[in-house]
Amino acid sequence: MKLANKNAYGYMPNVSLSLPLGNPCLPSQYHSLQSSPTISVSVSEPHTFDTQDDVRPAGYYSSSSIRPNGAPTLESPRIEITAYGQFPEDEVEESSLPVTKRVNSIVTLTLPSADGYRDPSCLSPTSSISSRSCHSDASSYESSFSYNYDNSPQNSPWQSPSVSPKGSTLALPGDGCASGGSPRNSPTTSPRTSVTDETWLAQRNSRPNSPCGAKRKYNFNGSGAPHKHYPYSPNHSPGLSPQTSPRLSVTEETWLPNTNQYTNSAILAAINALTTDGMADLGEGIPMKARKTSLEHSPTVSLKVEPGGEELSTVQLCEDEHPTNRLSLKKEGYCGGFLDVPQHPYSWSKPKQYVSPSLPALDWQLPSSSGPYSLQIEVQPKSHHRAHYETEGSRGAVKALAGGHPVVQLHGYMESEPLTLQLFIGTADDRLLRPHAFYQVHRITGKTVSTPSHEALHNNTKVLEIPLLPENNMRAIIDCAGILKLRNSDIELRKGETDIGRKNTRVRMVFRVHINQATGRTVSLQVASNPIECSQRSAQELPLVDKQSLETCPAPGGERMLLEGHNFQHDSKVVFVEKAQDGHHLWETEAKIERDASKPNSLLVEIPPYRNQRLSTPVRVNFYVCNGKRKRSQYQRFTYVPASVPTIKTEPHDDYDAPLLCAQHGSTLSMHPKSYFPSQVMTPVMTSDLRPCVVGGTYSVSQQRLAAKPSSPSTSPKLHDLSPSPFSKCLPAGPAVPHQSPQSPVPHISIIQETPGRYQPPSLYAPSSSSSSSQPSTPTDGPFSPTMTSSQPVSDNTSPGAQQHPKVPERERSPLQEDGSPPTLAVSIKQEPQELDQMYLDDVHTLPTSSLDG
DNA sequence: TTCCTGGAAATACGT
DNA sequence: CCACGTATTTCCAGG
Repeated sequence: MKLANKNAYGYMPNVSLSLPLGNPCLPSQYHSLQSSPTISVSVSEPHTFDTQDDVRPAGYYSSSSIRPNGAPTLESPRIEITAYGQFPEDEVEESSLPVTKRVNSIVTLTLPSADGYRDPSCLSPTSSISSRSCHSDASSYESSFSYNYDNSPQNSPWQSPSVSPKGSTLALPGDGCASGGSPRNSPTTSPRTSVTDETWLAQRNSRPNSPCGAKRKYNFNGSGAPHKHYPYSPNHSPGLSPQTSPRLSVTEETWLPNTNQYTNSAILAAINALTTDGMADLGEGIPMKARKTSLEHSPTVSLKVEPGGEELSTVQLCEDEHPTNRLSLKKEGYCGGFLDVPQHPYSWSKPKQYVSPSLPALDWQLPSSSGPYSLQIEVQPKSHHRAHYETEGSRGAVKALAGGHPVVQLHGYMESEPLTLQLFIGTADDRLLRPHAFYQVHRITGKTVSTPSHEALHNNTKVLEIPLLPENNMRAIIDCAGILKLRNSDIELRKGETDIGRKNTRVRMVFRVHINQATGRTVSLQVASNPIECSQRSAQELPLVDKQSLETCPAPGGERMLLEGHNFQHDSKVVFVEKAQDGHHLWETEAKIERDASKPNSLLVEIPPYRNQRLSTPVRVNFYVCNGKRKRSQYQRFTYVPASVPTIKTEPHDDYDAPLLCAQHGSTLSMHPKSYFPSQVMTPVMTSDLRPCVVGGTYSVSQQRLAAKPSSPSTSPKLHDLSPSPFSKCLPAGPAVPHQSPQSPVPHISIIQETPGRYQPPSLYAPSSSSSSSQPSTPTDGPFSPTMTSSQPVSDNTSPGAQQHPKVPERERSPLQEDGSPPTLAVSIKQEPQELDQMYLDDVHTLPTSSLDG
């Protein structure tokens, strides 16, 4: 099937397609589309996107020239894909929207080399909405979903969705989706058994014991990934064969094909590719393997590009062709593997409602607030949630710390139309926020679930869509989201996947909302939760700090800090460390713990004196709780300030800086240690604070920009606002002030991510590249737009260009900065060093760069 | 009966 | 190649 389909789609290469888009509801369309996709692609000049006002919309993403991806807008000849029939709105919005959206209406790509595109193989894989190909039905669904999202402009579709959200939406889609991915989906109880097994089995062993024999090395650095992928992998051509993993194979791929993923990512990738890699990649990117795989898959999965997906497909195609693209793409698309499961084909119809337009790729960083809007996590999820495997039954929905469930609310939205809140599982490492390759959101249904939801796939990433209703104050209780763990071996085998699953057990719930504005622009906001530890073992053994009563202290120390968290033991140690930008340890000391006052959930520690009592500027350090050799909490931030000087927290703009930077810059950065956990509260503050502080710092760029951009033209203001205010606050107040709650979200994100960047040295990234590529692209952890950000560090660090592409660092930055004057602020977002880093480092050591080790 | 869990045995993986 | 320690996955059993 698939193959055939592909062939059919093969045209893709040609690029010219005319799509009947138009409908938000893709479902039906899809089919139709597939059969007769019509996408017209024209080669046009750059302006295409721009032309529209929408372009500006890109707002978040970009400043004018830069794209969301970070990739600069293409100037050179582009290939534009215009979907006809789509919603005008969409287009507009899209234009405004990041690339992805555009995709819907129009996609312009620069062609590095025509060839690249052309590769059918490439195309198919990615685009392939293969699902169809495979399962015409099921796949169609998924694909449709994806398409819907991607393609259809959110706006129109969604809103309507609101109406139906509950009922219909869930019903079909949900099941399908969920099931698809997970066993459930499959009719058969056990997911695997179903399609996957067969496929894989045939292909592989169901479980490859260890997929690659050689395994990977954990280090994200790239350690493992590379090997795995082998030839093809190099490129990561994610897109190619998401299928890589046997299991995933059909279903996934099919899904994968989701145009969506591709679209966004693809586009980005394409852009990137174009800009940077271009041809070369293509050649390589497409690597033999990839193709082969793709082929393989294709057969099964089929890459086809669906009509509906076409845009996407096109994009995808590009990606495929371009190695670089792939990289970026891979995550999304490829990931798909998990994605899963095609659901019932037919159910789609329902899904339609939800249709989401093409939105910014999931690995794009978006701000949490823009203009009047602010997306906030009112109630954070618990720091631990044991994810379930496909072989297991659901382990329930993620819960809140105090019982109940996480709550997300959109503030500042006065319209009467309901919106759709998107939820996906993102990474929680230092790098930019991106969909987590080893975890997928899992839709929970049942009598205990009060919130309707619907599953959709975006670039291989399951996205749970939840209605945000005005009658509920645009507030949603997230009691319908569980977390599915994918086997490391399956994911690591993916062609494009560079990340390793081992010890990569921390995730974040990422929420997004897309608000259509009268102007036609769509404002996309994103907020990430505090990190959630998903492994049984880690949850039982690793200490975890949820809150800390102090974030700063004068150099002499002596003050007491109460840590609240989990798995604290009587012999737990609290170690303060200071690392140089390069990760080398500059200082390390164990703090005194008041055992009598310590409990399993709390530790009372005495802040140790800083090594240098003559501080002229605040110095950021980290501390962690240690239960033993490999049982350490994530790094928590702490800032030592000059005796009389109030500390200002800022994020380390770049991760790099950390203390040093701070000092250097003068700004201090205090980090907010808690950031992670406390996230909500803290973050906001932090961020704001940070930014101000940061301003001078490098960081600023990323976030700020992001913020600014992201907010996008229209919204951007807010962002800016934020930044500014922060400053003021920061400076004056000193500590963080939580104010700007709305904004805070962003901060959150940033905060969380903080570590990553810096900790991971570039080298690291590189290794991780694949992942990174995928991730990396994400340039920004941050909330913001793709723009970038932080990425600098990241990008730089990261290795491979692939990822970087998306980032589009330079331009963006500049633009960003430009955009928001404030941007200069640099709010950088730090990524936290999440434990992962540490863990890896520790474990791995190997990583040369391990920043930590230093 | 299905869904949730908590536990823990099997496996894998790395050294 | 084996032993060991740790991490990941699969199973089991109870509510």
